[in-house]
Amino acid sequence: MSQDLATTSYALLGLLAFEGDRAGLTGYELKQRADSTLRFYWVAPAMSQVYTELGRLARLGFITGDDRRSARRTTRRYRITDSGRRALRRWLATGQPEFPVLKHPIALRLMMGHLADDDAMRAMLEEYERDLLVRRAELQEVRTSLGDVAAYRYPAMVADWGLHYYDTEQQMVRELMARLA
Amino acid sequence: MSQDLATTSYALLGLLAFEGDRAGLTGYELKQRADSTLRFYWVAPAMSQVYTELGRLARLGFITGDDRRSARRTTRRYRITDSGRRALRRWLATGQPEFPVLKHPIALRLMMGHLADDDAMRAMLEEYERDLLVRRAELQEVRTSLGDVAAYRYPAMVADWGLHYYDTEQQMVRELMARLA
DNA sequence: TGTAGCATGTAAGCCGTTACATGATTGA
DNA sequence: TCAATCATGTAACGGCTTACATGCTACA
Repeated sequence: MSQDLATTSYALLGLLAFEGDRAGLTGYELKQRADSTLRFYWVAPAMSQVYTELGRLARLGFITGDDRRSARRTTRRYRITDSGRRALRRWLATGQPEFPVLKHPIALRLMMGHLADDDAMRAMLEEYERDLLVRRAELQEVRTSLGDVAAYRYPAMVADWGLHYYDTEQQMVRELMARLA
Repeated sequence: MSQDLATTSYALLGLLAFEGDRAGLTGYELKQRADSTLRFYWVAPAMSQVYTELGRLARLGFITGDDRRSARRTTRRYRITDSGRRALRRWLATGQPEFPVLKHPIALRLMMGHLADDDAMRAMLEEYERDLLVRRAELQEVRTSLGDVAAYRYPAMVADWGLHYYDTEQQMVRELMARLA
């Protein structure tokens, strides 16, 4: 069963692939991983979608979920299967990736600056710069936690990529504010 | 009628706002504008969605469409109304913008590099660099066409922002390729 | 003892895409 | 005359979000 999945499915499957032979992740935990890493260069899917995707991936045999009963509660931990790992490899090898899509509300609004005033636009950019620094700090934490071990070589590269992006973005925001002053 | 519209609606309304008192745009033309400018920092909506949004905006009174009959064919040109301009100003002034979302399939795949090999990852980045240059050239054309006139001051800033982004992105891609070599 | 966080789902609905349908106009 | 481009829509459907629903567990 090959099946064409949406990219988000592969993204989540990819997160599970990093767990190796560990006990696996609950849907809740997977959502946390997505929030802390995936969100920087893909999306942070809603909780409900995480469960939907887990159901789909399990039906395809790409992951297995085993129930852990503890007195009164049952939680389910998912692990990637060999078939899932193959599917992920196939996806990586075939089909070339689309060009990135940037949804940039600040740039969009700046484009319409003639309907507002420079002060408002500058204030918007200032606010954006603050948010940018918060985001950067969060990503820096991720980067630090990855360290320099071989196992996390690729995620580390992606994190560095993101940090570089935030740095140059901040620099450009400053230039734009100067242009508005 | 205030109504909360999706950002894409405002984006298209914003494009119409640039037409000033000209004859207006057909849905087809609006789609072309979106493809050549909006796509760099928002999205390029499908043709069908452009018509859907046009219908919505017209129902709200934010735009008016007048029919041009020419022998056998009727085309409709839309112009922004005063009410539409007010709605756009209101949207710009209130409600602060969300943080940008980047959907970056190349970064996503690089994250899973341990499932492929460095050669494949490097090839992917090379391909991406080529695409990046094509995009950059397209945006440069837009930038050039905007010139340095006051009327296009803001779109010009946004275009410069985009060019800066593509430049730093290319630089980073080269660094990553070196790291993989 | 109460509240924040852990944990799992279903339902309704919006945004946006692809596929489908149709036809006019322009220029090689 | 034929193909590309202009031009306008509708239908089906997928992806994803928000809202709804439910209950456990740890800890202050």
